[in-house]
Amino acid sequence: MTYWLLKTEPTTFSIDDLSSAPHQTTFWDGVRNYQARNMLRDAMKVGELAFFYHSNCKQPGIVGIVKITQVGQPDSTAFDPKSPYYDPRSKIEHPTWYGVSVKLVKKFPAIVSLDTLRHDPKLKDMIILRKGNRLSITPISDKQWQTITNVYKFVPQ
DNA sequence: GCCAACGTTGGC
DNA sequence: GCCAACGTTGGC
Repeated sequence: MTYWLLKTEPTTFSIDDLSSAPHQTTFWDGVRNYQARNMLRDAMKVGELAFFYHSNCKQPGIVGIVKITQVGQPDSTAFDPKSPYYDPRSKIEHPTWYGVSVKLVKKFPAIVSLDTLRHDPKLKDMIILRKGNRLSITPISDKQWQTITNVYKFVPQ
């Protein structure tokens, strides 16, 4: 059982977008990085939990928790010439890009800001805090998960 | 296989 | 808007 962190730009897809989506579920598409693809395709398991992180915005940070509900799905936006994520090298018979479905578990009452994450010594090894890091999918350790969920006393059932 | 050039990411 | 850091591309 691994925990994860999923980055998204809220202008593209925010936690409120997820909250108002049908079944509060969405397909996590558009990832076009091989390291992240490998985690989406090979490592994520149904039932695992992930932090939902807003990046490249006024207030970057963790805004909630989602659950992985479906894995092993090719990212069909790669096949769509009209999609901004179109990649002609990805073939239906041999998809290059994959995604997972996620369902909203909890929107935090307030953001756990990047600044807060940076100032907690227990979180110093978080991948997204490393200088220059750009990975949009990263694993989170048990200790990091406990530390962050404790901010709002979140206990998954 | 090397590596310079380029486009993108993302905090500030 | 700036720019450092990074991943990818493509010529050689």
